[in-house]
This record gives sequence, C-alpha cells and structure tokens, in this order.
Amino acid sequence: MNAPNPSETAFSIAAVERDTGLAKDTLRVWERRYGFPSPTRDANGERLYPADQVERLRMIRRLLDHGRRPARIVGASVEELSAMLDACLCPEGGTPAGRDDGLLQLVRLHRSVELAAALRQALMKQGLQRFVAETVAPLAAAVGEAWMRGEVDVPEEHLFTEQVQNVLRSAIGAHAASEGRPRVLLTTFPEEEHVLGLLMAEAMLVPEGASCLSLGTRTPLADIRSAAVSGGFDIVGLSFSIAYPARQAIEGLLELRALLPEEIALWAGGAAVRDKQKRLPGIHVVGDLEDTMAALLQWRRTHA
Amino acid sequence: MNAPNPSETAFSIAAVERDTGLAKDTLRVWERRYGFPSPTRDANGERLYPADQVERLRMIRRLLDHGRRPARIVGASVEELSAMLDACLCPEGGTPAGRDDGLLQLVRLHRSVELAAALRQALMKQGLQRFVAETVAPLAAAVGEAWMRGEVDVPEEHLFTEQVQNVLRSAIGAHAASEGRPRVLLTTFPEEEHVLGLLMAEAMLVPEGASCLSLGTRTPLADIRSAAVSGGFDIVGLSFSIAYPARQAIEGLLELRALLPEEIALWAGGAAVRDKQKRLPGIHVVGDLEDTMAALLQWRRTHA
DNA sequence: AACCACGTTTGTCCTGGACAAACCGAACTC
DNA sequence: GAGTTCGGTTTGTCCAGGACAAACGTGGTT
Repeated sequence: MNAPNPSETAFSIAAVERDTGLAKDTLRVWERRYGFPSPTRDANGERLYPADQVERLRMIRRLLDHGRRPARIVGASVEELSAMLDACLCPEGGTPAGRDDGLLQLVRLHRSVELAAALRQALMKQGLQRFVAETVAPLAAAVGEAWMRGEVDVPEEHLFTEQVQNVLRSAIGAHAASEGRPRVLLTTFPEEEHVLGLLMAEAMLVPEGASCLSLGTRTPLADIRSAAVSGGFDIVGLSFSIAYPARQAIEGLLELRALLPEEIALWAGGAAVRDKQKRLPGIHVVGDLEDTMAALLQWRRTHA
Repeated sequence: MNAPNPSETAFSIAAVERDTGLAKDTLRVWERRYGFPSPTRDANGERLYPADQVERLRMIRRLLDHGRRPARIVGASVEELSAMLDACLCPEGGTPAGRDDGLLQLVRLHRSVELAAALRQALMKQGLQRFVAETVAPLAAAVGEAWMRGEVDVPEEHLFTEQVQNVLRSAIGAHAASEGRPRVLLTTFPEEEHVLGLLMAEAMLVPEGASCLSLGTRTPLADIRSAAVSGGFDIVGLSFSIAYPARQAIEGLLELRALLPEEIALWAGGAAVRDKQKRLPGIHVVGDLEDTMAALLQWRRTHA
C-alpha cells in the first residue's frame, strides 16, 4: 500500500506549479536565492520535489496569500510555518463559539451526497436569505480557515463550491425573474475566479425584489461598462476574494468608476476591499452581507 | 479614439500567454524555429507582440485544438490560416439549414440581458429536455464554430456559459430531488474545465426520474471512485470537450474503469471520445444527447 | 485492417544573468 | 496623528540557447 514509489512521493516542477500555484520561474529562483526548495534530480537532471517539500511550499503559498513576504518564510521550518499559519487565524482569538462544523466535516470527508442533501435541507428550513447568512457564509469562512490550516485542498474546495453553487443557483432561479428596482449587475474582475461572493450577494438581493444579472467571473472592464450601460442597470456589484491583491482591486475600481456614468452606482465587497472605503471615493464598500441589505435600503430611500 | 498607443496595440509575452493559451516557452521556441512570431522589443529588450501577430497566434491555437500540427501552420499567412479554419468547419458541407442564429448574435454582441431573457423564454416554451436538445446544444455548437472563426472570444464564451449555466441549474433544481434509479454521478477529469456538457446531461436525465449528482469539473480519479462507491451510484458519467486530447481521455477512462467496481457503469460523452467505442471496452460511449436517453432506457431494461 | 518499429516533430526543462515593479520604512508635511 | 514622498531592498518575470523525452506520423509486417 505504501510502497515508496518515487512517482508517488516526488513531483516534477510542472506538477508542483499546478499544486502550489507557484510559477516554475519562482520555484527555480527561490532555490537559487534561499536554498529552498532543494529538489533532487532525476536521471535527466530534472527537478524532483519530495512530497514534504511540496507540503511546505503549500504552507508558504497560503502565508503569501495573507500578505507575508518570501524572505522571512521561505527558509522557515514546518513548525515555524505552522505557528505563523495559526497566528493568521482568528487574530481576535478563538473560533466563533457554537459554530456548526457538521457541514465542514462533510466537505473534508468528501461526502458529496450528504453535503448536497444537508445544504438543500438547510435551505428549506431557513429560507434563502437566512441560509446564505447563517449557513453558507459561515461554512465558506470555515472552509477558508481549513484551507489555511491545510486541512482541505483543491478537490475539497471544489466540491464545496460546486454544491453550494448548485443550491444557490436553483434557489435564485426559483424567484420569478423580477422587474423590480434596483437593477443590479454582478461580476468580478478578470483575475478573480471566485464565484460564491457573487452568488451570495444575488441570493440576498433577489428576495428583496431587486433584479439581478450575473455576468459570472472574469469580466474585462470594458465589458462591464458596456453591459451596465446598455442593460440600463442602476448598480454594478464587484466581488473580491481574500487572495485578490488589494492594490489591484483599488486601481481597477477607480478605473471602472471613471468609465461608468455617474448615475450608475458602484458597489464592492469582499475581503480585499474591506476597510478601504476612504481610498475609494464614489464607490460603496459593502463589508458583509448585512451591509448589502443596508446599502439596498439606502439606495431605495435615495431613489424613491 | 484610435490613437496608436503602443500599450494598446502591442502585448507582453505574459499577456500573449493569457490571451492565446500558448506557454511562454512555446512562444520563444517557435520564434527560434519557425521565425514566427517575430515580436519587436521594448527599451529593455523584452518582447512586444503586435496585435496582428497575436490574432494570428489565436488562429493557430484554434487549429492546434483541432489536431493540426505546428510545423505546417505556424509559418502560414492569415489568408491560409483562414482557409484552414473554414475547412475545419462543417466538414460535411453547409451550415445546418434553418438554424436560429438569433441567440448567437446576442452572445456576439454581449447582450447579456436579452440573452438571459431569451434563454428563459425558450426554456418555458420548450420544457427542459427539448430546450437542451433544440436550443442549448445547437447554440453551444454555434458558439464553438464562431470561436473557431474568431468571431467570439473569451468574454463572449464566458457570458454564454454563465447564462446557460444559470438557466439550466435553476431548471434542474426545480425538479424535486429524486430518489429514482439509476443514480448517476457526473463530473470531468482534472484537466477538463468545461461544465456545460455535464449540465446538459443532467438536464436530460433528471426529468426522466434519474437522480443525478454533479461533482463539478476537475475531479481527481481517486475522488471519483470514492464518491461513486460511498454514494451508492449506478453510473458514473464523464464529459470531454473537443479540446481534450483523445489519447489522454482514453487512458484516463481505462484507468477509472479499472478503479471502479464492475457493477458501476461508466459512461463517457463529448467530442474527444466520439467514435472511440472500440478502444473503450466496458465503457459506454454516448455520442450525443439522444444517445444518452437511449442509454438510460437500456440501463433500465437491463436492471429491471 | 490492426499493430509495431523508427525517424521526426514539439513542448518543456535547464542554467545563470539581468532588471523593473512592488514593497518597506524613514523622513517629511499638512 | 494621518498621510505623502523618497531611497533602498526584495522579488517575480524575462532573456538566451542548449538539451532531451514524449508525442506523433509513417511505412513495413502480421
């Protein structure tokens, strides 16, 4: 069962790039500069990364996503990395008390059938908005933390995304296509692939009678503008995951703000833009889902 | 409006990699070997690809996806490439007569609002199965052809996928989660990102009373096996887009067949596996959507 | 018609050097 | 105290040109 088959315990540079998201050039230059990683070589002189080094690289990648810089962490031991990862979690201390980790366990154990069933059941019981606020959002946060800890990986994250997407899209579609105001256009910037933020926003807005259209992820700026103008939208909503570089988000938002006619509002949500309101004049930063509801009410008051 | 701003008419190698899907190493080695592309250089000696060369590279990429080899096409002129692309389309000659290209126009013109509305309307009128067979599938084929011709690009393809996904997922969700047989597990291999094939299959099967679970795209083989076994599925369905290398599909399918218990059937659909039935013993190749229905009937007859 | 051996094509990997953009912290201004 | 400007440092990406294994097509054989 655990035969030390090299093809199972060591990885080519291309495989490591896929697994860690670190470019081949980056892996080579780290080796040159910091002495890590230090892959062995195969008969042909090509790098072979042992599994434990790949694991360390994954931890490093997670820390980079949280804003650390390479110099201090590429040389660190597994224990030090682990300590840093812990420090990143719950900076205010302590896991939210009483959170239901049952769903998280289903994700971790790949229990796809049970997960799908449990999500549908929660939706029925809570209704769409409470389902999003009380089940999906906490679960997404829990999966994100587990990701940081290395307890979930790409396939688990994928399973989670897919099942939540299924449930949310069906529920959103069940609301009769509304003609109500405001008309909201939802999407992300071209470098952002995460779709759940959009779906959660849509799921909060649609039951309130807003009419939403999602362009999906990765829409070029010019396309956002033309869709917003030609579709007669009142609001454009952008979503940013935690891994999106804050600087790039701000730059892109300001550019889009300049592109859009004044009467179309621009809303931005997600970890990358939280607390950046002062740097984003003319843009409404929505910190969380409740903020979204508040923003909606405010818009309606203003445009009565 | 059309100021010859170099930053708008020339692209870095990284930008070309993103736009064409051709790796940086590949672009450099083609330049060395075939003399094309032949980018200019910026002040720092870095490659700058003019827009027309990027366009040619895109055409080349499309031909590669259809099985051509680089030696004959990398040196070709735009006219020759264009002729080859035409030859790839409708090898039997002639566009399907009377096809409704209205939806395709909406995709090409980025009319997201109208597209979403038209799709919903078609669904209402036709019902889920006919909608998939008569509207979605032809539209997907038309978008694929337009992609080959260069008339649609990433953003248009993305818009199309997103809107169809929305409509199909809500329609599928509207069917009460069925307990019926067979129980079908749907997914793709890790290198395959296209999700529409899965959704179309699910949309055909669910109204027949089958109970489907989609794991989404990019599921590792081992995860497919464990999900299929632990979920008590009767059938595992895999979908392959036209760009998926046939060789890799066959290899992966045989490996998965060996991994799965005998009593779980394995179905494969999509352009990459069409006409490969003889090379896939123990695997059911479904050529098109009607084949899927036939396969379902046959399964029920066998397992009565 | 299916299969295998052989030469060719083709993408990926290598080294080691270079540089610009991103980033940090300190000094400075409002 | 909050924000800005400015050097110095870090860091990712790019370059050249060589090498090789895997993928591919072809022609001969069963």
